[in-house]
Amino acid sequence: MPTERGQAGPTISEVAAEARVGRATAARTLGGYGYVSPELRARVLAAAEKLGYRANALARSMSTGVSHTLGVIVADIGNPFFAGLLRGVSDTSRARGFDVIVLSTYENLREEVAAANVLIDKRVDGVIVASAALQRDQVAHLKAALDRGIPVVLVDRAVAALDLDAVVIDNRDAARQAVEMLIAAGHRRIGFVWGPPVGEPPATRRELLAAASRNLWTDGERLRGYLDALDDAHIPFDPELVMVGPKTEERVVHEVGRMLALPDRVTAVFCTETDGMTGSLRALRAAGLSYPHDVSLVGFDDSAWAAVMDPPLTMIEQPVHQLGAKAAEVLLDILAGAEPARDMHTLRSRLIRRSSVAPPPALP
Amino acid sequence: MPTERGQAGPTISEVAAEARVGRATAARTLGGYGYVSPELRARVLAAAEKLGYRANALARSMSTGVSHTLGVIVADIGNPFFAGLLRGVSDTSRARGFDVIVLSTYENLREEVAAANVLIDKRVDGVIVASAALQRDQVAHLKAALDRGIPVVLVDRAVAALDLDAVVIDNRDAARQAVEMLIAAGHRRIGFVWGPPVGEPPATRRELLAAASRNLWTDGERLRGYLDALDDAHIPFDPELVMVGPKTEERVVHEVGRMLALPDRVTAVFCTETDGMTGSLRALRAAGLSYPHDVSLVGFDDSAWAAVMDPPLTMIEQPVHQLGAKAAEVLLDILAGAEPARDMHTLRSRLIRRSSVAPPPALP
DNA sequence: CCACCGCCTGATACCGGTATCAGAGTCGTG
DNA sequence: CACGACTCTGATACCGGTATCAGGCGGTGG
Repeated sequence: MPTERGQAGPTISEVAAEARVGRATAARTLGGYGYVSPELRARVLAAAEKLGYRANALARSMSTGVSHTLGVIVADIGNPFFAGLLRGVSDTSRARGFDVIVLSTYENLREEVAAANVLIDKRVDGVIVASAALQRDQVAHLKAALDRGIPVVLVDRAVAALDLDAVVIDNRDAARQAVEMLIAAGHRRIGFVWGPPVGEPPATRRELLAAASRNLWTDGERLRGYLDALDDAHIPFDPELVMVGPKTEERVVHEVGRMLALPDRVTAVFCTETDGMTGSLRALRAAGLSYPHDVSLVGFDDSAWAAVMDPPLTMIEQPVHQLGAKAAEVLLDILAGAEPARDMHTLRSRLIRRSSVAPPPALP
Repeated sequence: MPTERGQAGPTISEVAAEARVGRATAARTLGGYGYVSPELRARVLAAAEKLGYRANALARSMSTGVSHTLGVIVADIGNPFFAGLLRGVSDTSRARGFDVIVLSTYENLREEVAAANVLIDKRVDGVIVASAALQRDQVAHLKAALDRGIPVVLVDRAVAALDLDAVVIDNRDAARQAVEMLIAAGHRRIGFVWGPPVGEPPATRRELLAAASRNLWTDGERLRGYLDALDDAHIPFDPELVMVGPKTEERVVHEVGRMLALPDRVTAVFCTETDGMTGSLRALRAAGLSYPHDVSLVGFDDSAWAAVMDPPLTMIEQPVHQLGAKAAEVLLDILAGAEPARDMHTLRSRLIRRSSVAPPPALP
């Protein structure tokens, strides 16, 4: 007769009873440890099969202290960048027998703290986080995990205040290359979309950098790369050419529109996110301008769309899947006993040259 | 002095000891149940604060039997459609105090079964699944969850063999509307990208439908919608105009190229996925043709890119976030005690008319 | 023939919570 | 003054696994 509990599946005790053996013997066979004679083993296996036994992972974690689960904290699952990264994490985790819990923070530090607590409470074995934290006083939630013996690996974004393994790309260098290409084509008025989300446009370069380092790490790095390229070419920095304010596509349309309406208007735009690119494209259309003839364009995060645009867009491709896979690998290795290297693992991005960059038009 | 265990955070017993009260009293205060005098409560709270106590969610789940966790099974987290859907699920779950575990199957039924087992083992309270299962003999893994008292809600894809709540859009109707629009513009040679992934192109309409119903539910529905529109307009079905084979962008380029090279070539293409659209665009360019002049285009799954293409693309927008949010809502309501309605919850999709549809060119 | 040894099994403590319940302590009342 | 009622606390069983360990049983050697 089948189990009489109806709900919630049979337990090891019920399997043991069905097989007429002790609980410990059933546990040994089903758990795959200790010794059990072939005869009893067969009886237990048959009973388990018959009752449809599945081990309770919660109970197992309780007594072993490991959950075979990784926690991942990202800004937004809905963003294709993080979606791809997550796929990398989950592919390699699954392959090594680990499940994944994903939490989104929407770039909100308060949410990130809550997420870290959820993962601590659920006793995940390790955490991968694309953190919005930068300053020393913003990392208590990650320290809390570390203190409890939960290893943490950073991904996409380094956190200077924390000496941890981080898997990233060289954002600064990628941005510099892109802007250098624009400069090489003859551009001197190059817009930067998007900068830090501050209220007032920073008047000086120093103020801008300060604002940037109060915000997202990747954004700050990309801004530095933009500045590097300008400096190398002795092009003076113009605060009017960097977008500030909320990071929405609407805002981009407005800001790029403004840069396009300047007396000494922008002849190229560098976008650090895909929304920046679509917004710029809309602003261009609204101004009745076309690329690459009137304005050249380069952006971050390649996609199938960028390649089918007419003309196709020059883009920086990030190794999204690899970023996630490597982060998982580093974390899993630590869990397997490796000493944390506390290194910066820098993956290669790639500038894909297509047809959205041309020399600037002869302006009146 | 702080806890001496170093690892793994303090337990309720340690907090109780620190506060010099019984374990049960500490548990009552921290768990927020039963009665505790204000004085002891304050002592316990202070001790917990001091030691940095966090409840072990695993232990709690063990004894209460609920985990406050939902499991979600989707085809691919990397796909923007599912990423958006997941965001919907996770937003409403979090708001109601539930965490989410996500598993990807890559349309592989074997992976789907493994995913269901993981969720059962982890004792999730409920499951949301975009299932690749269709036939009666493919749903054992979902039945297993149901048998254990874990409610299941289907999303994006209905499963006829299972009488469950399902949150979907009317794929058939959406496809019909799109194709009707093409027909209204004068088209009679309309390509369908993509059809079922079979080896041999089905020679007859019956064979095609049979192949479709052996595969993904959404694909079958969209194909039926295409056929509906053709029938209504008395346009004969031509098997040469439906793509079969593996669902990759490469394959689309090849197949659409073929349809474009036909003596009586295609003058419009209807795409059921975003990869179908980007692939078609590449095929068009390769053939030296442009839209909407030479070929009209309509596709599924709107995105920011579709709006900034030149000309902008006419697209069917799915309420991705809402799909996920509604599925979570239905599931959470069942968990809160509501009787499962076992209904089909059909959400509205929207045909966004932009500029990729025009009358067919006068062909020689 | 008994002692000893190794093989195998089942009893049991434990993980960290929840939930029940007995009983200590306080107070009011007959 | 004693007793019942009520308030509050802590002991304890339990959830479903893991892991340790005592002891039963059969075989071998003295």
